[in-house]
Amino acid sequence: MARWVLHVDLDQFVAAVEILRRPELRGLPVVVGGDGDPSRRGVVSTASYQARRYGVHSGQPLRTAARLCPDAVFLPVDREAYEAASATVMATLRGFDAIVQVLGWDEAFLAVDTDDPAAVATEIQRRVRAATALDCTVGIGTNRIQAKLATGFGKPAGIFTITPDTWYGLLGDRPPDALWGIGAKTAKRLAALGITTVAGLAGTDPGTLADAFGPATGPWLVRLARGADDGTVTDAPHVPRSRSRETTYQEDLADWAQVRREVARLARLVAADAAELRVARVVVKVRYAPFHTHAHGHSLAEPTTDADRIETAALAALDDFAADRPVRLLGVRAEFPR
DNA sequence: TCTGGGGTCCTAGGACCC
DNA sequence: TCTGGGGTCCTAGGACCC
Repeated sequence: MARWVLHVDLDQFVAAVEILRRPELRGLPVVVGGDGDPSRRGVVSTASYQARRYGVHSGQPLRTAARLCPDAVFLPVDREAYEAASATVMATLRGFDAIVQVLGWDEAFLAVDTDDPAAVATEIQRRVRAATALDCTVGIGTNRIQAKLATGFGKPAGIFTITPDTWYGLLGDRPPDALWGIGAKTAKRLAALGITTVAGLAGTDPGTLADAFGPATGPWLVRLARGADDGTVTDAPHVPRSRSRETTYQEDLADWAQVRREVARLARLVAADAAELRVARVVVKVRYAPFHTHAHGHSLAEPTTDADRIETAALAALDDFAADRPVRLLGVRAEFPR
């Protein structure tokens, strides 16, 4: 038997969960994001496929989505509902004889020893649908990168396989940002070097890219373009590196006394989230109007779970900022010892 | 009518040390 | 006026992902 990697990705997950509990929305353009009021600050979390036809997509400002698709149904984000649905899906996946690595609410890798990965994929879709009435797409590969990219070809509700034999035929002519881990910024820097395709990136000398992107990132970009994966699917428990809370205010804060009160409030929320985890460092993020973002940190003399000390550290970090401009967003992040 | 919230990892540059 | 060369640690920022 061979080792295969399956990437399971729920289709339009957040919108699908909303439609499940409001069946009258099925077939309509549905946009989930922010507090559900498209006239306020916020972005699209997930748009249903019907809404996507109008150009609505994740990360887009809600106001823009409302302009593109005025008839869409706008709904507020309900994290608890999605976490509950996600937990059911992941429990279903753990029922397979596989190593299961969860990647957020709506994705997981499964490492499976089988001679018929497509049959396993079909059974995954069947069981997930039976447990939750949600559809998922399954990508199949010999490693995580192939499987993850395969999912994109299988959407929605399909099954698609990428192997080393088919990698370049499917992806070689695509731009580098088709890959998982290369975004717009890196694609632009690659283009400046004359690298505009996955195949072109795969054929580039890793040392050349090390000079341009750093000793780890440069060679990694080339391996990525070759469809090679350094890691393996793991079910090791996730060890959190940080916990954070941040808020974009509907109206910019001009009063610095209020800014201090808000940072103290966020610090207490973070301390409560961190619970028994000891905090080694507290970082405050300030996004000034219009959108200039900075962060300053304060390391604690010794790691602590004490909310008073976490709040004091946050306010000390805040003192490193200039209190001279209106503030759009405040955030507090607690970092745990490495 | 601009641009969420919650994460992770990597890099560059300065401080500091021998 | 001339300013070594590593190594490590810390901090801020960038990039990416869901």
